[in-house]
Amino acid sequence: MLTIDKMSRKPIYEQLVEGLEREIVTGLLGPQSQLPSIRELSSVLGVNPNTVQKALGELDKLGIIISAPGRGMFVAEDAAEKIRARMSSKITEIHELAAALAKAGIDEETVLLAVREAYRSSNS
Amino acid sequence: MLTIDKMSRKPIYEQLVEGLEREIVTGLLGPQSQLPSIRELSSVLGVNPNTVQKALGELDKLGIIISAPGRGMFVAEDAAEKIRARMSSKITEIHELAAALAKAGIDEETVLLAVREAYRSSNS
DNA sequence: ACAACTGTACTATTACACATAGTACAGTTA
DNA sequence: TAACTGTACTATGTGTAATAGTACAGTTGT
Repeated sequence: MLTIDKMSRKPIYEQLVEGLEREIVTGLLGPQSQLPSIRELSSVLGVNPNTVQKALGELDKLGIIISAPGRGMFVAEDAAEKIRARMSSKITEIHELAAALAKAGIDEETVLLAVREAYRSSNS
Repeated sequence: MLTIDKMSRKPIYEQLVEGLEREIVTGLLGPQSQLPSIRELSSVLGVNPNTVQKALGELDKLGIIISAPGRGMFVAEDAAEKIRARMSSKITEIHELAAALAKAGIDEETVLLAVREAYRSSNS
């Protein structure tokens, strides 16, 4: 499920952060569950361990996962909440994109439709 | 009006492209109107001429502006249309962002509100 | 013809982010 | 003790962005 696109403009470590956030927020990775080790994620995804470490280190700094040196990394109790809080920045992004489209004379309904469609397909 | 943020993650030349697109699509720069020269834009914005050239070269490739070597750069007749067509990629971006928010359990109405708000402020 | 503009096309250099490779060390567990 | 775990380094390669500087050809107005 967690896939990495090495050709993307988005850095691999960032894809990892967002991918893991998604697995957590969708409940695929529940609270307190243990993540695969850095070395295992590295070999499974074909990504350098340092890159994985960077991504997990970021999630750790955010308090989304808890690192227990020697034991492993675990999903924090309130991880999903913290991720949802972080999502507000994405709403800001949407706001800015919509503002640009508005100034460009794009029909408001066209944009609203894109949002509704996104929610429609996520329900199926 | 066209401002450059050198601290942004977005490359300067890209900011230039989007900024000029915006001035054109809002009618601030009408069809056939002449753009400031590369050297003038460079000195006014405090950006290297090569960076300006890269941005204008891109707009030229897109057919949004027409370069007349020795004379200057001019806004193409159908520039606004072409820019609007390019905007469809931004709708895709919104769609992807909204899909991520949907999976994260963010209320659909919250996202729709962000879009409506963007259109509301652009009208005032 | 001349000067002063215009866009264009290079080379070279610097800076930075990303990703990789490899090594080492300390904590945990069976 | 052995095999894991996370962590912390150094070093290297690569690509992109931005800058600096130079040169050349086309256009315009005097």
